[in-house]
Amino acid sequence: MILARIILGLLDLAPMSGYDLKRHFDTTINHFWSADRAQIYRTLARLVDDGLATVETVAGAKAPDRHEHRITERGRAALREWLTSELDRQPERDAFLARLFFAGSLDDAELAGLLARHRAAAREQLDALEAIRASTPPPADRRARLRITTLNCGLARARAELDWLDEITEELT
Amino acid sequence: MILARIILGLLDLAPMSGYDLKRHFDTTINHFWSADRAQIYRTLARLVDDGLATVETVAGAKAPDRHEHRITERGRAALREWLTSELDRQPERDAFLARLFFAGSLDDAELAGLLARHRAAAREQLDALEAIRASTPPPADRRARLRITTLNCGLARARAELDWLDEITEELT
DNA sequence: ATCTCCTATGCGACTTGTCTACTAGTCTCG
DNA sequence: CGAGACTAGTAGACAAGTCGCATAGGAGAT
Repeated sequence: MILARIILGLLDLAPMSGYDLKRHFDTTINHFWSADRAQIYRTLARLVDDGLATVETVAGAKAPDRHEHRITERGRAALREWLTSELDRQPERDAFLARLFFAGSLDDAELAGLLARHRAAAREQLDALEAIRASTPPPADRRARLRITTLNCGLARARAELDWLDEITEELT
Repeated sequence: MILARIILGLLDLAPMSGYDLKRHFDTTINHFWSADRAQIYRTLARLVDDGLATVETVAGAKAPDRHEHRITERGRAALREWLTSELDRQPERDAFLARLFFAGSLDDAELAGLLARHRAAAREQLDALEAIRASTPPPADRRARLRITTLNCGLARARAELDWLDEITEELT
């Protein structure tokens, strides 16, 4: 459901093939959503079925043919409707917290290792986001500002995570 | 996969029926994982199939029969193995950030509404967590300390979320 | 000439997660 | 006495997400 909306949002920025979409999911969009290739192609087919997008086969000059997808008026309406619809709270799901919750049977060294490994991953995540932001030009229009805003959210979360980790690593000596 | 481990973790604390597990997923565990009844019962069946847990039908004195599940030695080994295994970074998935990212076509009032509604939800979340922590006795042993630690993580995240929201609400006047 | 990598699309099988509805007993309140 | 809430489990359909495999053209390297 949400994936379909996100794809509509991306198609609203520019016409794209499934491959282009996959690249967005792996880069620009990555800090708040990701998707598998198979899933993207299936969703695209459904969007076309539902009349929210159209396909056009573009013969590739120096590459295989692309199926370029374009958002339709109905697609734009659906996107708008999603943006203004009620927020559905999504359930929290955190595999690391799950481990930590049940880590009572680990000894001190094992627990410290668990925390250290998670900290390294969190640090990496933060660095990656900072790198992206550093290479992003200052926002020109509103869309660009919103894009940076979502990045900043990722940054804020990553920093909070690191702070919390430092705090509890001390606490659980 | 992770759900199975979490259920093992819960069974390691005490023998339980599917119903008991469901209550945990809706309360104690809720801030980092949730699960549907059907999913819980299916997973329990698989755990028994795999020899990681056993079932025993307990005739209900003043209620329907319960199927009490008990973790086995192999189950405990599997749980331990999970706790010490490599962390697999789980993909970020945030429907709110997705909306925000594509909210360029909304007008100022609509955008403000979107932010305000999310802020209210985040506030509610924070209040709920604080209520739980307030009603939790100070930790006696290590297990209890870890449980509170995961709660604190939820709290830290919720606070970071609110701070970020306040910041950007000003910014995106 | 072959090998490997990159672009590009798709299928099929599978797992996970959600939703609805049904059965069935107990307890409480009005 | 009946309505509704709580306990307890089951069945079936379906949506979402993952993994592996196949195909196919072009580019560059060995």
